[in-house]
Amino acid sequence: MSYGTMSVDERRLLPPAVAVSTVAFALRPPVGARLEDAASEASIEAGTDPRNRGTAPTLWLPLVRRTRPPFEGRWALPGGPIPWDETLVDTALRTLQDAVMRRPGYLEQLYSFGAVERSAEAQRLVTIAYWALFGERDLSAPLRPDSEPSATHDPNVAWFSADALPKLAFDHAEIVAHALDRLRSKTAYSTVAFRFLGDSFTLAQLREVREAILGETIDAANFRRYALSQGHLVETGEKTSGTRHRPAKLYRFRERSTSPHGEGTEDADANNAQHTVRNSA
Amino acid sequence: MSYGTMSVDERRLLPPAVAVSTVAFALRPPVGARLEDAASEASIEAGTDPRNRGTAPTLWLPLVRRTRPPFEGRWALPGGPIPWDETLVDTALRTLQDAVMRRPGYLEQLYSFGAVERSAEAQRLVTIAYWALFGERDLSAPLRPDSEPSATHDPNVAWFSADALPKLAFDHAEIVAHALDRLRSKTAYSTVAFRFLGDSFTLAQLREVREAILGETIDAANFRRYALSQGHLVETGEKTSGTRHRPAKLYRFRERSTSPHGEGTEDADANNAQHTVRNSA
DNA sequence: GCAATAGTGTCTTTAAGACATTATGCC
DNA sequence: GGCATAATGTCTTAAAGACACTATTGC
Repeated sequence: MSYGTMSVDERRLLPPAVAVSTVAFALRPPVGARLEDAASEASIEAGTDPRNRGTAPTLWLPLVRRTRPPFEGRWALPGGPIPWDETLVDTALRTLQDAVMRRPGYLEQLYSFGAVERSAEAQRLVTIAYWALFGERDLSAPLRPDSEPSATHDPNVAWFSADALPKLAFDHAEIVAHALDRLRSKTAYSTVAFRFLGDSFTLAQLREVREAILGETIDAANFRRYALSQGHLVETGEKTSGTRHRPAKLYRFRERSTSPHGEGTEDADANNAQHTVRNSA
Repeated sequence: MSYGTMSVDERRLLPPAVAVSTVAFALRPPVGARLEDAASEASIEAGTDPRNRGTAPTLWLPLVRRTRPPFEGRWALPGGPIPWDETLVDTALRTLQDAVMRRPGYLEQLYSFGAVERSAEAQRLVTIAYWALFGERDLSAPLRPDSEPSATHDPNVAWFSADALPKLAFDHAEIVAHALDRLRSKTAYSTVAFRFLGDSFTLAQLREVREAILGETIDAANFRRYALSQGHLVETGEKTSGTRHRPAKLYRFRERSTSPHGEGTEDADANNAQHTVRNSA
């Protein structure tokens, strides 16, 4: 029996198909991106928004509108089927990049979802979910810069605040919730927070990232003591200026090579195949 | 083109198939199970072994010998393809149960593996790995008790010490390493260790479980203080006897309903779809 | 000087490691 | 009584929260 000529009922009985979906976080949408507000269903455009300078209070993520059944018209996570010759990670990267024209700075597998009722109409779908992170430097320039930068948006790709998501296709709402949990728990023991920021940053910015992710305020003095003790920060020697208060030192992130003395605290799941994604450009 | 009449080359170009594999740990092999030693390739039988009383110093896990290509003859993790109408968890449980005739007390998704070179010969295979845990009470009686309990072993199923595994099929060695990591890191913040033990146990037994998993000794006094402070232990009122030293109090495990006062420390990934598996019998 | 944030110092609480001391059942 | 382990207590150190205080810029 041929794949193409099957009826819907026959499709249901096939072995499950596999696809990859990715929850990609950023502290702000990229300049020029299409924004959507789930409540009003109105779309605006990023760029002149004052939130783009400084740290946004919420996390943003890109979604893709489905153009065919099942769940036609609904918003869904970027993703797609796995070609026979492509790594899971590569499929995640490629589909995400096709949607938002940018490469994330970080990518990590999240969880696999495969409940039988995922898609009642069609062939059963097992989804391997990834989560990704766009840092400040990843958001700057689109990979394929349009000659008219603000005009030709794909109307089926938009950025949403994680606080106000629309009704999602499949069980993608569950996947997003899972990704948020993972992001929150990872900030406790890993260095993901750094990846949201640019090459240099102040301690206040780093603290604000943590506050945005955790959703609670942190004592600035204690945070400073903790952050500096971790050994990941190097002073650049420069300071901020133009503020109407005391200027702050700028720091750079450095992967700690070996701990000064003693065992050193390993990443709680260092073997979980995390990926730092770098542009080849 | 029909599924059944494809050549090997044609199979390679198909969308990946999905399967489930499970790493199942126990502190000792079940009585009557077939044991294998990877080094000597000799198989013995569990039962009279003194290790079966008291806590074993290493972890054990069941493997299944493959009876067809690819990797024919190699040992592999219990598992199999996912039927269209079965949950991922259920597939993991069913295939594990078919292999070892017992239900694990705990099951949790581990990670999904899908490198392109996983199986060079046949259709590409994406494996969703689970890890499971057999507690003392799960090891006692086989689900389908043979009339001749020690005779009819499936020769293609055996238990191995995690320290001395044979060469495994596919990338299953990597999966086992992953599962060991997860088990170790989970004992730090969750209550998995309890699940290796029976209904009641002494603090020394609980400590020995942690020592076996972590591979290092723990100060008995400090461990006692910590364990009791977690609020998961209830005295049964009974004591051990027959030892030639001071008898120890017996404790029972209790899921902490709410913390006595304050927020309470959540499980670091409470939403990771863990499963407590109980027999319906 | 004032506003506002950067950065420092100190006190307290809590958790954990090291280790000495007492308790108890069995021989 | 002596052995072996259970159970308790004490001292020390490290980390983290609370919070007062000082420093430095722009206005």
